[in-house]
Amino acid sequence: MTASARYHHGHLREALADAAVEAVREHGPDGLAVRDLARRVGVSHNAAYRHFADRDALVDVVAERAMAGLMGAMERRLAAVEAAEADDPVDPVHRARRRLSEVGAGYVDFAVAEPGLFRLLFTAYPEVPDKDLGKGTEVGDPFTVLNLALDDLVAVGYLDPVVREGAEITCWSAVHGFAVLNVEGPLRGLAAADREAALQALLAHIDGALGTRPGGGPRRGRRG
Amino acid sequence: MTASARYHHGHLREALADAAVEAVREHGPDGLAVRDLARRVGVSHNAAYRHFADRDALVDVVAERAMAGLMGAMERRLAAVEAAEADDPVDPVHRARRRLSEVGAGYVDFAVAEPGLFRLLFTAYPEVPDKDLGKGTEVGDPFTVLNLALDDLVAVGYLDPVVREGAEITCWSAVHGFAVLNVEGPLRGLAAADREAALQALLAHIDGALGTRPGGGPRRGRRG
DNA sequence: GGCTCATGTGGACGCTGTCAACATTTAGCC
DNA sequence: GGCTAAATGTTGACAGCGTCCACATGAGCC
Repeated sequence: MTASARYHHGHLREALADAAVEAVREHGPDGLAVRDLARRVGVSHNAAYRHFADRDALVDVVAERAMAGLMGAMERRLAAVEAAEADDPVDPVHRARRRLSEVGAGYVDFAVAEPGLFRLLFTAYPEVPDKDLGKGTEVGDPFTVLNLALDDLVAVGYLDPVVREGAEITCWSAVHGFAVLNVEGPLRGLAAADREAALQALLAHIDGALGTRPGGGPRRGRRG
Repeated sequence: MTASARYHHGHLREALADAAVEAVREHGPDGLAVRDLARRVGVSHNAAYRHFADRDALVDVVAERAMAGLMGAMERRLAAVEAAEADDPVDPVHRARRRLSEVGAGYVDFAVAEPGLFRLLFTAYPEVPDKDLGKGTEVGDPFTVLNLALDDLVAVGYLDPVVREGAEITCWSAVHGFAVLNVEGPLRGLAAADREAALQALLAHIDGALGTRPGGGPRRGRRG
């Protein structure tokens, strides 16, 4: 290091990426300004353009980190239940239901903890192709995690295969909508306790929507 | 009109508002540039500042119109079923379930038809206070419409009062999340038919989540 | 007719992203 | 070790943005 303190920076690319993440965390997606990053890192404006094609390239890098953070939050939740279940095992159905809830809760965890990164992520999220997810992303795909949880619910017999159709979109929509409404929508400013209660209610509703009823076969009566 | 073709515009405020709406429709929230509006209307930059305190004030006006559009889309849906039911009446439960679905579908209708306005609306949406909604907004509040539909479901005996708790947030989250994912999220670019199918599945899931089961009393086993 | 106030204009400042030209430092090669 | 080429950082410029200020113009009122 210290090889020529000025001029050649050495780790400019990483430094810029770090600064970009910090800027977005502090001031949201619009807080990412190339010139400002250069200023923070102590380098001239335009230096960034030796490492990133344009602002969008910087956004992509931040989005990648945000995606990793989102995945981390979800996996942390899953790992926690896994650890808890090691002590006293529960029946597979309960376990599968629980895991789906935790996936959703982890998603919201991240959104609330890192609103800036979360918002940026969904202005730069890759389009999800018809079925083949999780192919490119090194870090894993939340959508894939969700699908696995749902498949599990089918496997243990809790979720009717007919109801399974489209359930991934329903679950994602519900949890994502909840996150968005709480982060940048009309539900922002909700007290933490109220938010938690509302989230638990939402997860219970989803659980109820997917659960097989003792009463009758798969109902899917959509309209008249 | 034509009173002094140049200089005094006469309807500058309305003209700017109209141009702002058009700009957002065409290029999204970021497409709203004060200077650009002035140019479009044929007036000098800065003229807008005689009628709007700042850019945000212009955003608020567009948000108001967007809200009206959203409400319109929902009410149009409701009016349509109302008309259809005039010919052959259905039982109250079916009717109430149908109305909830239409509310959600109208919401998505607007989001898909006017992505720019929809996106802007939810960066400037008023915070929803604990319970007393629909007080200020002249045009009505989507949240209130949703709550009425849910109360109706309780009244006709389809929705258990216990499950009713938090249902407004669950429904709003699900539909809003679906809209967001389709408008600016990873589900953008979904074919119209696929989107419609996914939406119907989502509405069916919600209907299933809220519906009373013949099997047992209100289950709300959330965890543990 | 003259005064006042609302409304529109022109110029400026600082911010942004991006391009082009220039400087310097590092690395490769003899 | 020294020369050259590529990588990296700097400076300057341009256009666009929001916003403030001073000024010009027009409309309405007395």
